[in-house]
Amino acid sequence: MLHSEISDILKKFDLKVTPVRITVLNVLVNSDVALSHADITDKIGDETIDKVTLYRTLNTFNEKGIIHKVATEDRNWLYAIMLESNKIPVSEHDHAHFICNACEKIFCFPVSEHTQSGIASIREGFKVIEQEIRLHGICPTCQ
Amino acid sequence: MLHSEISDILKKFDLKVTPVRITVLNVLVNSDVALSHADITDKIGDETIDKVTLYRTLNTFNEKGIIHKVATEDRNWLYAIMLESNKIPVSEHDHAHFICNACEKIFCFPVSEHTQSGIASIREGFKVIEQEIRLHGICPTCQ
DNA sequence: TTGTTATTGCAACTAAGTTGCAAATAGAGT
DNA sequence: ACTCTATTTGCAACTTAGTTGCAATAACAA
Repeated sequence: MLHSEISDILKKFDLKVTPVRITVLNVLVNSDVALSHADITDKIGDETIDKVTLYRTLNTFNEKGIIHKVATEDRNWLYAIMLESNKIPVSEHDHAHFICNACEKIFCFPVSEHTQSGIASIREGFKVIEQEIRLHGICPTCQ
Repeated sequence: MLHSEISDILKKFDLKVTPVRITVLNVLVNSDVALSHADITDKIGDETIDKVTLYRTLNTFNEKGIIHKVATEDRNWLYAIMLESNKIPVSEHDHAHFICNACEKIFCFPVSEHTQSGIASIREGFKVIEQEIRLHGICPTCQ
């Protein structure tokens, strides 16, 4: 993805275009799996962004709906961008996370309305507003 | 639930019957929602169990399959017992967690085979072994 | 009752993430 | 291009959940 396209995403979400944001968003856009704070720090490498700034940047992206946060089994946050096929981020409330038992990568994708309605009726008296489905297993690469 | 019944659960899972385990298991058995380490400490009150011992007790229960751990959105662990109608714990791999947006309590219950199969076929190439469904909404008490 | 092994409690530690604040900078207006 | 102001960044210190190591204690089998 071009530098100017990254900038466009930031502008689209009313965020100032800064080197830190460009760098971080670029890492997220070029990953098909959810990344931790440490993963992102590693991928950035030499450019070294302050850890607090990185946390704040990721939270800003999350609040704006550019990315979303997933809590892992071992209590870390993972961050992943939600892109449509046209590479524009979409905020997505109902989605599934697939966690690979082998490589521990987390993949995410939207869930069909059909599947949702089946789950939503799970219990009387519980009003479901939003949901997340976590699937544990083996991803195509690790099979 | 009787003291002797709590002991029976521990014996059933090859665990020595100790005062700490009786106390902790009793709290978990008498709660219909998942509890945090802090919740359990509060409920125990005067008996004051060391925090490390409580963590270790909960992890032991989890490893034995008496209870299961849920990671919350705010990065805390919650612990909940899985009981069948006859009040004997069952290890349960596929279950749903309902998180109330108002009182923030977490409820858990098993999911039917029917609903599972619908989700499992979500993507080609991903082999699903285990799953968890998280539902966010309003519980009956808070409506 | 004794002995062995698992359990408990304490103190110190680790690691993820947050807060407060001063310095730097994006971008709007001129 | 220059200036101004609000936002963003970086640093140091802090918070909090959970862990490690180790010595004291207790369960339960013989």
